[in-house]
Amino acid sequence: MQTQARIFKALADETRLRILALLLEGELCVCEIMAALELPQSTASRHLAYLRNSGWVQDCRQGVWMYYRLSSDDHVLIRDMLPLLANHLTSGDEYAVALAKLRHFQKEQGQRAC
Amino acid sequence: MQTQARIFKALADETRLRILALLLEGELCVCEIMAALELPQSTASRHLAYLRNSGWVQDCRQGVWMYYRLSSDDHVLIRDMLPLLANHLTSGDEYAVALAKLRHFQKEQGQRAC
DNA sequence: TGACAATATCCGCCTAGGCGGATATTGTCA
DNA sequence: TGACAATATCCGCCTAGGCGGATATTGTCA
Repeated sequence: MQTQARIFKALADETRLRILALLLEGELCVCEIMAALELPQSTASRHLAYLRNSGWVQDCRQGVWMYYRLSSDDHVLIRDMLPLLANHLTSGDEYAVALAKLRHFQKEQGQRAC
Repeated sequence: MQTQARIFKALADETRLRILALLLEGELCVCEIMAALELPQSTASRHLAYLRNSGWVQDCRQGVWMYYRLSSDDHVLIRDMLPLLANHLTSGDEYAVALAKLRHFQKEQGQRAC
């Protein structure tokens, strides 16, 4: 039961919900998340570490960039939750705005990587 | 998004998960929850209040007893989560033990109500 | 190797909310 | 109304974890 509480605890913070919503789009590096959600670097990094420790997310270093993606293999509970999160976190204006900022950042950075 | 965080926050505690698992069985009064989960009265009452405030649970006074039941009408997110909780919280030994204690308490109290 | 960029971690500060015993509230019944 | 039972709330205490600036780490490239 504790594992389950830990998994749900990761959802008990609005910033982490916003990060998870973005990651439903696919793999993202820390700087993309910072840009999309307008978070200070330490805040983004800290929440991503929390999500990793609770099993929601996997990281993958790519040179100097750290990419994070949803990890559906670790826990059945997480796998079952993902479609539900997709349903409930990706409607709403705030999500649309974040996604727009993400796309804008990606376009802007296109030529110099990250 | 805040409402959603509040709903998930309610799941970020093992005791509340155990209470919700029990309530999947149906309406229960505070003393039944105390007995099944071996909780001090103030702890049971406090967590039930938290669950009510976050929309998971409705109460219904019946004389001196307070009955609590899952409320699936308030939020779509909660309605969608309930089957998932049913899948994930009701396996495991701890749940079986709690359920046995609940039944035992109910049988014992049968003749004097509550 | 030295400079730099991306990220992680440290730090001090602060708040939400956990605990359970003590007390207040509320309803019932003689 | 007074006694009692069930529940809610108060209280002091304590911990997890939030924040974001400052610093450490790590990898790359000239």
